[in-house]
Amino acid sequence: MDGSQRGRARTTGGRRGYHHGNLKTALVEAALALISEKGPTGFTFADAARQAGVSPAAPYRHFKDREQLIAETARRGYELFADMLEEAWDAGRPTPLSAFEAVGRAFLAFARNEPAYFTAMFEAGVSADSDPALKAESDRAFNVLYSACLAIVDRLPPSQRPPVHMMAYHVWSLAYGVAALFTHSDDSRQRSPIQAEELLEAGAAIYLRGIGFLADDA
Amino acid sequence: MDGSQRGRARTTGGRRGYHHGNLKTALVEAALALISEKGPTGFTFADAARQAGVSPAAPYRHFKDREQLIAETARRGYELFADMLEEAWDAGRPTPLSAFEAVGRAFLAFARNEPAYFTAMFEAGVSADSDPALKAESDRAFNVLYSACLAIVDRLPPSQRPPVHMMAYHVWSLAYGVAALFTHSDDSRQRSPIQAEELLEAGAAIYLRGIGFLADDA
DNA sequence: TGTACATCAGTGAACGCGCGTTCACTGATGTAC
DNA sequence: TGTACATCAGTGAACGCGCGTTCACTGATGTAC
Repeated sequence: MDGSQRGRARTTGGRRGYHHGNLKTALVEAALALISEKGPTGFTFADAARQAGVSPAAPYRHFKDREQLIAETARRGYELFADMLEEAWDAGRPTPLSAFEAVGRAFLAFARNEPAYFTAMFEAGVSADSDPALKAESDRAFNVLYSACLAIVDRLPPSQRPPVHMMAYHVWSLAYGVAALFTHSDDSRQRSPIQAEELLEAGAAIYLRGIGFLADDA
Repeated sequence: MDGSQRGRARTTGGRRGYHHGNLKTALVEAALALISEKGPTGFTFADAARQAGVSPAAPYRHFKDREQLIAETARRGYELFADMLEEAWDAGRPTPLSAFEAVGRAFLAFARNEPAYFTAMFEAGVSADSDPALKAESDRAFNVLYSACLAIVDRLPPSQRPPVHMMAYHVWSLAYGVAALFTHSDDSRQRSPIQAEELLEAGAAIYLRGIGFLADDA
């Protein structure tokens, strides 16, 4: 409206003038928005720059290429994921079993509420090994599951304890499988929004009964 | 070598002359090869044409776009997948339990031996609902798991039978989770080639004990 | 058995477009004194 | 408190490239008679 105001706004759109100030984060957010919109395949480096309101050359100050932008997005996703799992686990309070179940719900909540992060982490073809920082966050998330399994196993008589690593892999696989298959809203097998949670909780209960943790009456 | 032989070979590379004769299949095979080589993102429609030894306009005779080529690839993948699961299930012979376990091994064998199909089916962003033929094959694969679960459940006393659909979803999720997480050879958590199979078999055993199918001594 | 003709399944040239990337540049920021 | 200067983080123009897609075409195939 005001003719004296130049095309490059000073404070609109998160810009603070010539320098963006927070471009790295803005590019990650752009990547998330574009993943939501068109899937992990459906955006380009130039797209992300455009969405962040910046020239196509600007991203090169922060990322070598598109791959690295997605890796950073995945890294932040794992960071948030690990935080949410840790919060749900809450050091096993009030009881290992209830905390264990809370972790399962948090796993699905993340997949449901942050589908773009979930996609970047698991479905965008980034290998966790490609970046140590990414691997570290991925490991931190996995370790929450490991701790939860350890606390459960510790309640069992020593003679019937399954290997904790194996159990953690089982739980991770089941939770991931349920999340990937029943949490994406465009899947016809998903009926109601609650189904995935019920499915995982029932599966976990059966599994725990299988290792002798839960009583046989249910 | 022979000067009279034109650049367009008559019988080399599967070509039979001016007409390819089997271009649709050749394009699917090209897609699989390119998926193996560069991942589901890393190839283009033109790439597939080139790999099939055909002009860039030729694929349009068979597919509307790249998306449709991938969908057809996924469809053939599910077709093969369903065949393999059915063969492994073998109508529940010799026993439901052994056939059930064979289905699990077949699931992982497919993921391991046909990673390109697996990727096209589960990790290329194709929704099963997009194409009825694709959905049909996907359902056929799922129904093998369903049948296997039904046969197991039938051996239980009526009072302790879990819902078969739920059980089938559990098995599908666990098998898919193990396959996706521990079957791709570029994953650091995968130690030996046998690990995924052991992991799934142990998980299935614990699950079956959880529903009361297997004895508690193990 | 031959022939004419319709249809099918390719060619290859052409186009516009947007992407990735580079480059010399410049405005903004931080800091030594 | 000011000033000079180095560094940082952007710009925007430019480029070559390959992709998707269209088009009139043509060689091969199938079939009616």
